[in-house]
Amino acid sequence: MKTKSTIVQVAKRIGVAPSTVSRAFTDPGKLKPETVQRVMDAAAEIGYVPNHHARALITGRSGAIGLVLPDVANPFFPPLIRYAQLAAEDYGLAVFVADTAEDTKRELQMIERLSPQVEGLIIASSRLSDRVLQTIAERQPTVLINRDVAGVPRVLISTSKALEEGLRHLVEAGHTRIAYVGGPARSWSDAQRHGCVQSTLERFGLEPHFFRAKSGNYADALEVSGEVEAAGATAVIAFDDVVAHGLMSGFRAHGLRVPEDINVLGCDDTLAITTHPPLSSISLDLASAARSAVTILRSAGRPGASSDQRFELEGSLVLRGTTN
Amino acid sequence: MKTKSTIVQVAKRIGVAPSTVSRAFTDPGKLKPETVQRVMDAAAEIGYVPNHHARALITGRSGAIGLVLPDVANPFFPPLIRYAQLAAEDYGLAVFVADTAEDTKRELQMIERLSPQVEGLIIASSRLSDRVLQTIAERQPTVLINRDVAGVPRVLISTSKALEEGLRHLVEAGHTRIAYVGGPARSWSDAQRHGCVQSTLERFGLEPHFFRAKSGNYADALEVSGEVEAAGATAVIAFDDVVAHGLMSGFRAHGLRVPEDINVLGCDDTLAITTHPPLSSISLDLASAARSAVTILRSAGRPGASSDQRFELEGSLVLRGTTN
DNA sequence: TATTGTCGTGCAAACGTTTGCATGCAAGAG
DNA sequence: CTCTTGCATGCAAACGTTTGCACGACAATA
Repeated sequence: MKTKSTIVQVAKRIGVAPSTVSRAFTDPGKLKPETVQRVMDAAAEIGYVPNHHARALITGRSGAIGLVLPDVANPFFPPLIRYAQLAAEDYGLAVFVADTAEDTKRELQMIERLSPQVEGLIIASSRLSDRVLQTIAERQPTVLINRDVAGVPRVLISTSKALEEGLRHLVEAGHTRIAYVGGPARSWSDAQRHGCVQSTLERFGLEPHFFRAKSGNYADALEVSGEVEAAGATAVIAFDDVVAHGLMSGFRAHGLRVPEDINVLGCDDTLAITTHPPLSSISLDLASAARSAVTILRSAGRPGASSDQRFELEGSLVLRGTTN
Repeated sequence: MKTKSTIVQVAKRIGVAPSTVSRAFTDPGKLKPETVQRVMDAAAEIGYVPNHHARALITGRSGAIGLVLPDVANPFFPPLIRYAQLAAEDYGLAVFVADTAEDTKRELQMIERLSPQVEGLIIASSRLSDRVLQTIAERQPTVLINRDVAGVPRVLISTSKALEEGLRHLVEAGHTRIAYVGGPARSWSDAQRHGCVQSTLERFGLEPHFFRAKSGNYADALEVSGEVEAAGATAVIAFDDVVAHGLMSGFRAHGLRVPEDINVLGCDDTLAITTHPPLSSISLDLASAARSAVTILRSAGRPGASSDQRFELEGSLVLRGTTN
């Protein structure tokens, strides 16, 4: 592990000022092409690589962003991590990932810890209050994912249109007792989906039946399946695919067949074809969402950036084997 | 977004030298308790928070580690991320996550990009060659997870004992045609499991049947299930739970019942009870693994650190509904 | 030929810390 | 009463960059 080489060593080597070496890396257009080449060669020879921290210290830009999310293990998030990282790469940014374990206290703590060492924060599915989020956003560039807070840039992955379409499909197929099984109480997505089911069903003159899988995990959904069944629902919309999966297992355990006895529509399309039968769901363009978030983050803090950007994109209905 | 406050502003405020403020934060024992208190109060008042980069510049420690892994979306890794982050937190370290998308080129690239800005690297399930990994480890503190390269610190999550136990169980239940369906070709875990199945079965005087799900994902496993069936296997060991899941779906599609017609044993226990029937698998202590990795990383680079640490921990067999 | 402009490069002052050394002071030892 | 010791703090030099300003050379214009 030999000692790191610096910009002045490179400079000495070819008899040039340190500032010239610096410029060769940060703004080559200012230099004679030949000089740039000489610098690059020398740098390569002695294995010079710019010191991130020195650079960050003087420019005030850390070259990193933070991605905070409630639960890495929830299949919704890993793709988000991947795409966010991919997008960040294009801007030369690295990504800190912080798992808050669905804990508000911890979320705040992680944000405060990350805050000073990143250029911006992407906060996905935050459980924090609007006020707190606004305060955070005032302090540094922030973009929210799936959380709609006025005045702070956000990208929302809406499922309203697709959900409406799915509901219409169910109603047309003759279903009249339709249930919605919600997820985490503080989740924006859950509120949105809940509201959509309610208003759409009312429009059809149907009364919605609401249930909730407290933590939105498989076990909770499994448990609540009995109630759904007891309510006599013939179709159920699940907060997300993992809830849908749990419900299906519960139904099967009780001898109900999907889709013959009860239809199931998931959301987020994280499980795709891995259930039996393959789960009908609502597919999300996470790649776009992540890319937008990073882009917005980049432009935030810049002069003339609107602080009230709201980027909404729609999921699309994918009918597979759990609906008829 | 008011301007950040610095150490000298805090110092001025209470008429003390900047170095004193610095010490209050880094080495309070050196100061009179009363002074420390005054510094802390003043810091809190003007909202001072130490600048990470300035600190990193002079100490040479960046306060971050990198975690590189082949695929965030593989359910094996999210828990690893969470636990690694938890362990890192205890040392005041933040975690960069890098997804290599199972691509060797990209893995190397990510490592080189991350390398200058972290204190150490945790590389999980690397697809790089031994030689390359050794070179990397020479340049900076590195610990490998599930990769056994001499001379570089590593934590191995072995499944040999549990696998042997599982095989014995199957054999005692009367199975004679037992198959192993492997995963990614360059994976250490796969090689280890393959070898274990081979030697154990030979010991029992049985001939193993080998197959492979190329990328180790659900779709590949689904596809290979036909071959396994055609070979007349009555029990199959899968590289991991997602392969097991794919196989089960394939079997079911062909009218085979699990476990009546064919037994299935997964590995890594990432799917737990979410399959039907609940998957027998081998459970891993990822929390310990992550914690060890971080701890080893911390001690590496320190004087007197052995460069050949090899930390091995065993998985444990969990019999559920897919074996009899 | 004198004047202005452009281009390529160097100089030196930051950026916000940490840390070895020096200093002053009070208390204990002789 | 002097001398030593140790503690609490201050001073100033780093750490490795970036960047505004200045400078000289040369070309273009007048």
